[in-house]
Amino acid sequence: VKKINKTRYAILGMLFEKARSGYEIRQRMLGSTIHFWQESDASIYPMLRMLEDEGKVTSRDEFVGKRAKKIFEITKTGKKEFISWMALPAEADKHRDELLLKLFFGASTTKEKMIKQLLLKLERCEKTKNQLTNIETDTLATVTDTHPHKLFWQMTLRNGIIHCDAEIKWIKDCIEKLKD
Amino acid sequence: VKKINKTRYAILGMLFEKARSGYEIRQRMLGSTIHFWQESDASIYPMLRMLEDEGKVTSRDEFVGKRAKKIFEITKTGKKEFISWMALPAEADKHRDELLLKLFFGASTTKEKMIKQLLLKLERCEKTKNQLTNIETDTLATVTDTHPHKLFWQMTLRNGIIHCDAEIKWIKDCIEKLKD
DNA sequence: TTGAACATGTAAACGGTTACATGATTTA
DNA sequence: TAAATCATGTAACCGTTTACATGTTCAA
Repeated sequence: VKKINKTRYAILGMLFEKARSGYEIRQRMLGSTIHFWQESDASIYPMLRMLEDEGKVTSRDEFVGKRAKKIFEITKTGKKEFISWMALPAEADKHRDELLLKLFFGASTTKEKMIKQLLLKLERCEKTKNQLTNIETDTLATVTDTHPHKLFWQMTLRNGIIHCDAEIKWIKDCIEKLKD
Repeated sequence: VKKINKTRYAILGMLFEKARSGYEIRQRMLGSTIHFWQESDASIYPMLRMLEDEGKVTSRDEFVGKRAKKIFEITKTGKKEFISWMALPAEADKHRDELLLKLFFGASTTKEKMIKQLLLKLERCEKTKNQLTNIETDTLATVTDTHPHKLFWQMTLRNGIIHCDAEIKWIKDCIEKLKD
């Protein structure tokens, strides 16, 4: 079973929304899919070139003053490929969590050190939750309810928030159990 | 900032618990850390050899009948390296979730197709939750409460279960929202 | 006797990140 | 005038997975 490259679909999806430059794709990801998907420059630019070679996207230069932007637009075949991918069952993600690995081996060190690790994670979770909540109340609120994307954007945001909540509660519970 | 190889610490941690063969390390991971950490054969065996070359582990052959097993034991320097890693702040994991990516782009396809995706994920979550619950009630119940590892094993299991619960609830909520 | 589980490894391919390289424009 | 941001790309490296390769032992 050959593993399929998902970077291409993340990019095609972003271009399905609207025509964008590589830079804009990255910015958009940072401001919307950051908690479940992100791509680096070194993935985006070569993939855009590859997609263009395959005829899945076309590009044109746009100028803002002297500064050039290469705007990419998805083609008919690009849309077709994207839509077929959308219908494919999503692969289960086997993610790695270093905190849980350390906690699993927690007996090999002191409880104080484990509490420190948990507190660091707690801080991060609360920060992430705030970010997501801000996107929900600021960015998402400006989108009209009839906008077809809105419902879906809200659902992915909610997903991030509920997992943060669950994690925060779990961390506090763990810390209490370690303090006895 | 050079990325550090975590496979070595996952293995050292397993050997810190007790001396094991490569195969046993893998089996142990499948039965305990599967929901947050896993390694393939092609990572484990070469890493064991590397650790042996570095003097972090030693090996001896053990025979069960004619079948040989290569049992690895962690050394003093191996323990030292592991302990210092344990004290290092755990890196934040940027994981990817293909379902969320598809859902984010949900407006480009039909609601029915998105519901199908969600139902598949629901099935998987419930299966995972059952697995974890079984480990908790079967395997973990046989460990005495005074066992230093028990508390930590329980906490990592709980983490898996609460995230499954949150995800299941979220999926059902999403499906309802898509059915109108 | 056949298939599952036990047991250990290697080679090649792939995906992704880090670091490097360059230059324009805007803001403090 | 210096720093931050906009903007696009390449090269090298590393970690991980897939596929391959081999052989034993036990249970149905």
